[in-house]
Amino acid sequence: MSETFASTASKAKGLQQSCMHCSLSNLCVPFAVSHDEIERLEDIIKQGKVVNRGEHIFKEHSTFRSIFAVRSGAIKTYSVSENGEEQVTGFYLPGEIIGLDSTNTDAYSCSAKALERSSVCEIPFEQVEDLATKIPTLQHHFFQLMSKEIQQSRQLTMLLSKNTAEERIASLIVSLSERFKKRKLSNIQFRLPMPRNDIGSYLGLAVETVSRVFTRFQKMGLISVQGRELVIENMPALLEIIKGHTRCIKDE
Amino acid sequence: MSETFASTASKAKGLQQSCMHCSLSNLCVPFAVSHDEIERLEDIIKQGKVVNRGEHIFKEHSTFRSIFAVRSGAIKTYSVSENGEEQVTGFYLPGEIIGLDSTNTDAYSCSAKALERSSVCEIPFEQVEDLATKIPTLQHHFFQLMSKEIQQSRQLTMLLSKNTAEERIASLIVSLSERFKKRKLSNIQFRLPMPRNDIGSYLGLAVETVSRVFTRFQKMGLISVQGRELVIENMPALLEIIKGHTRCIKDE
DNA sequence: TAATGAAATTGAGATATGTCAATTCGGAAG
DNA sequence: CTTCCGAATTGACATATCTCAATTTCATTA
Repeated sequence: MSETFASTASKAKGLQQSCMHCSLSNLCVPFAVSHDEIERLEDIIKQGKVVNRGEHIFKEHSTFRSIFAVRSGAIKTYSVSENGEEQVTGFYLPGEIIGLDSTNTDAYSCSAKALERSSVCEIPFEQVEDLATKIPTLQHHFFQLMSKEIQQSRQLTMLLSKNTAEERIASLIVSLSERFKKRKLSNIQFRLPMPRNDIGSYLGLAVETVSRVFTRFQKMGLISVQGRELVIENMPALLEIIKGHTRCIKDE
Repeated sequence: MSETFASTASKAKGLQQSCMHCSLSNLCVPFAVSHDEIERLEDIIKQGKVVNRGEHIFKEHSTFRSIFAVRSGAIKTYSVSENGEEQVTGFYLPGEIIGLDSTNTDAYSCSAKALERSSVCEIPFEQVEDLATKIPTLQHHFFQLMSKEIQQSRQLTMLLSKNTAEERIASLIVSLSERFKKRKLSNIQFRLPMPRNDIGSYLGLAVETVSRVFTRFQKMGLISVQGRELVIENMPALLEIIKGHTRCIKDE
């Protein structure tokens, strides 16, 4: 029951799974790190922890120790404002890393919750810093990851500050599509990992608006949606909608 | 003419100015770095370059090499979308660092332009990376800087996605106030370094809306504005407006 | 299979903000 | 000091999106 396909597969090499054999390693611990170095990384990474839908990986204000790499499933991050409103700040798919925004504090600056049954690798950040001074490519990699995160957040900001509901939603759909593609999944047919609610919160729209845009897109023949199943029927037209605008949400 | 007060002051110790004696060093190269280490930093930093109002520090898409610390004045960063619209992504005051979002690419992901006569210190990023592997506190510092940048960008995103024009503008005013205070300047009376135009672009509002909110705030007795001169007349009320909302834009 | 509650959709009406247009203000240059 | 041009303000109107409310659909549990 607590066995994922991933942890099952790893049984052959002991309880620890290998980043080296993880299909996502090129996304989360990429290229320029040598085998030898990956082994040292593996020493500090706690791999393949499973979280069920709705469970937290970490909570806002709790003590910050680790960042997490998503191995399977989907995670959302969010903050809660004083009035109790939840605000979604990001969606994370396999190969992506959560918690980089908290490394400058003693506490997590947002909460992370599983949108579906997921598995994550825990990476204690202090040990990353130690290791990074010894492995320059690792240091470089983390600078890159963080820089990318800044850029993506900037792009989201730009998307929210100038674009219409249609543009925002088209942008999210295309972003998801590209990210699925990168993971060797279909980029024209996939399941939305998050409820409309969260889409609205993330894009700064009311749920009703999200819903209306989805049906409008469907009537226009751009997509087909039934619940969370989505098929992109006319990618060029979708791209046309976001053309000239802040293109991508998280397109790495 | 190309002499700033700062570069004049530094003449005593040669052409190079000293980070050690810079009043901003605790902001841009802080605390935990020892004197010895600061000296090594100074070797790679080109200090006190002057840029006049309207001049660029770097342009979007040009080759990325350095990040920059603002020493005096004020800088804005912006991107230009396909349709030629300029979108402001940030305002930077003395002690703050520009370009961290570009360290994952070969090109700057935005442009940086001086809002007024400013002076900046150029920090070649490759050399920072080299040095950071040798000075763990420096590495740590840069991780912190970048993480903070992510967080601030997130907060801006949240501000734009849920808050009204009044809340956004109150937030910006308070943010500027706090940042001036940190630099030992008055936090209740200061000059806005940017035109209304840029405020609107940054906050995702039409110029007209910015203008209207300013006059509304003035009528409510929250502030006095004449052109760019601003006096905060009722700080508690301003704070009340942004209470319960994503508080701060860049409050380090 | 039925029952229950949450999520999603759809409609109607309200509103904050954008757009367009007309002044007014303010600082730079002569 | 006057002229001039861009910046800022103000007004009137248009509209995208929100809010509130009513169903409908879907998924989970009994």
